[in-house]
Amino acid sequence: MISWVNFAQLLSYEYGQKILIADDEPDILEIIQYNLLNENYEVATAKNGDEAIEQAKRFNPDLIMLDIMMPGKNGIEVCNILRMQPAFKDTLIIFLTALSDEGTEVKGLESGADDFITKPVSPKVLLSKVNALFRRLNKEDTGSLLIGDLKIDREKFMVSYQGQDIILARKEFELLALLASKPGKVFLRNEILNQVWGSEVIVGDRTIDVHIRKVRQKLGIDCITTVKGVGYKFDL
Amino acid sequence: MISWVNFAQLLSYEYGQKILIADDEPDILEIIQYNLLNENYEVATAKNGDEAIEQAKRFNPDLIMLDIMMPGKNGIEVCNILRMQPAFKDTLIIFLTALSDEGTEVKGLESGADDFITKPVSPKVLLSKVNALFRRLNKEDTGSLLIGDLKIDREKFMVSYQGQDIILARKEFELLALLASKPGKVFLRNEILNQVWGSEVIVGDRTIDVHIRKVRQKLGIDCITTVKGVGYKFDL
DNA sequence: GTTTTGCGTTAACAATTTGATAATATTATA
DNA sequence: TATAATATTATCAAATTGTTAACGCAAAAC
Repeated sequence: MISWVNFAQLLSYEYGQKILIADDEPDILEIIQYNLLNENYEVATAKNGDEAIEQAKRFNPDLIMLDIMMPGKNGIEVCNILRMQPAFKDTLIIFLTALSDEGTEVKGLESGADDFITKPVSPKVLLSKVNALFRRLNKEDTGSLLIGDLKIDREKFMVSYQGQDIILARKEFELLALLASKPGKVFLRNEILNQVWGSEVIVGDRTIDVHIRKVRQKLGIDCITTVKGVGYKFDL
Repeated sequence: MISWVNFAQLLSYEYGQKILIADDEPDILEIIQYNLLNENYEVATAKNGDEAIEQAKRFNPDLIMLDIMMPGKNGIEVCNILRMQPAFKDTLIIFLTALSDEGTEVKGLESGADDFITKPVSPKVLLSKVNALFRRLNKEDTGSLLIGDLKIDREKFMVSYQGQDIILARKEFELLALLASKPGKVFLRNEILNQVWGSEVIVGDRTIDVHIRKVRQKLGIDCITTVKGVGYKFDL
């Protein structure tokens, strides 16, 4: 009988999520590993950047936790290298950072990280973040979104507002789908570029604006807000 | 843009957690409601699936308890419909089930439930589960600061006071977020410069004052105190 | 095989917002 | 009160975004 199993445990058990941790401090490595194993994740570890890259290729994890400061290649470098390879394009990456330094975080986001955890690591925060990321991952790509009168169907690639179908081009659709996936959340321009255009492609800054404009125009409703100097957010 | 959703969220933090119960048996509805009210939860009820969806949208609960077997739409269907909407992506959902039927439970978990309670309902079990779920939820809560009636959401890049949204420019927001991150602590002018402007940028001393002034003005409340010759601190 | 169509991108410029500073007034404190 | 520190205000330069039009390109239609 499966009753009283909590959702996160079932998910991690069912899907056998694999996590790679890279940190040069053995203590941290051990604490994190212990907590993740407890939640039925499969865990591999690495002591430096190069080892992390090797392990990533061999172990093919679903999520990678990278210490930013490591001997040899640092976390951001590792992230950049991995993101260049199609195999790790969709792999979740979390940075561990000692500082709550905003500059580092921005650099991290630019290199395509999905989240940050600041040291000292609280096991509870860690687990909740990991669980949240997996939950999001498992949900986002599938199914359809419904926000008020706006329907976004990721499978049929279609948008409708108050029953009226709206034809969006691919990039426009992905842009809208991304913003609408978390109403209210401000997506940085870099996040948008990474998610919609991919971390390898380099396009000018105006490109985003123009697509935003097209989406706004086609939707005909004011639901995308500009946060100047930061990014865009969706709010009906 | 004033967001209704955020207002509702703020309210829910202020007035305690909101719970929606959906069950077609009035007795059960009443028992559960009674127990939850006793623990200072805010409670709404629904007698069938469609009503549950309506109530969910209107009441915006933090937790929804769904009877699996209801006339019209059953609990699993309701759950699936709600989970499609980003607004309910993180809402806790508990199923009530009379059977300890394994198949049903798996289906429930697949549709994104967070837990199960088997009937007949034991008030003790019910409360402990509800409390546990909220404890977990509150720990997962990331980035959003709440100080009294003031809410600072780093992710949404938004500030609201008593439910009223306040538009801050980037530097203003970062300045406030920094000060509010440690209420009571006095931040030296140098600390502020390093955190908000970065250690490389050089700006005059008056610049800080001007930004402080703008924040004070926009907030409309006296929560930033000047410590002459030292710096500034936040205190509601 | 050619034409057409539509998408994604960029350039160029307009419009807007932001942030920094100077100049001046005000306040706190020795 | 004298003095240094901060508050206020207006102004301007810089940064950011909005808008339009045009171009290359690929897929679809002819």
